[in-house]
Amino acid sequence: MFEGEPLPRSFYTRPTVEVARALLGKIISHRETARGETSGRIVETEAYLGIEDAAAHSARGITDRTRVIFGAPGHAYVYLIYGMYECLNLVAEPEGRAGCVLIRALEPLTGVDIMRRRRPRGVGIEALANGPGKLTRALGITRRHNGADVTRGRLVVCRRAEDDGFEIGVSTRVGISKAADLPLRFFIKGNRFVSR
DNA sequence: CAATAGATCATCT
DNA sequence: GATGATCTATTGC
Repeated sequence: MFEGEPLPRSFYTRPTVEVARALLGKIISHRETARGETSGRIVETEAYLGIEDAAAHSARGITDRTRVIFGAPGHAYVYLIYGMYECLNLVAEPEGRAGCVLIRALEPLTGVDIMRRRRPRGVGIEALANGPGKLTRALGITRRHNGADVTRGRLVVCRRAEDDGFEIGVSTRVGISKAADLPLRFFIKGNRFVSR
C-alpha cells in the first residue's frame, strides 16, 4: 500500500524540532491482522523538548512513564490523557536525550471505512483524525503501542513517493499552560485536515 | 456561531 | 487529592 520502506532510525536521531518539521507529509500506517490497514498523512505536529521544556512530560526527568522519551529514537510514546484519550508521540534525539513529537492530525488515506466505524457516527472525513485523541482512535492506537519500534512492525512511519512543495506553518502549542509561548507547533499550510 | 460542562483515570505531589 | 499535550454534547446568543 503506502508503506514502501519505513523511515530509518537515523531520521529520528536529530534535534526534535527538525524531526517535527520533517514528519509533515509522512505516512503513519497501522496494519492489523483482523481489520486490515489504516493509514494517514501527517499534517500537524508539535515538538516537546527535554528537561528545558516545562510543558514536556520529560521535564521532570526519567520516571516509569517518561522512560521511552529518554530511550532510543524511532519508538512510539503513547499515553492516556484526561482518563479518556490516547496521544501518539514519536521519540527523537539520540538515546539518552529526551525529545518527542506529538502527532496532532492526519489526512486519512487507507481504511477510511474502518476509521469511520471507530469514530462517532456521522463525523465528516476531515474530522476523522484532526486531533491527537481522534487520530489514535481512528487508527486503533492504544497504550499497547507504547515503546513500539516504528521503523519496523505493524505500526510504521514511511515516506510517500513524491510529497513536498507544501508550506510549513508555525504557531504556539495547543492546550498547554507552561512554556505556552514557544513556536513549536508545525502544520501544512492550508491543509483542511489540520485541527481547529 | 461561542462558551461551557462533563466524562474519567494514570501520574505525580 | 489535584491535574492534565482532549473531545463531545449541550446550552445560550
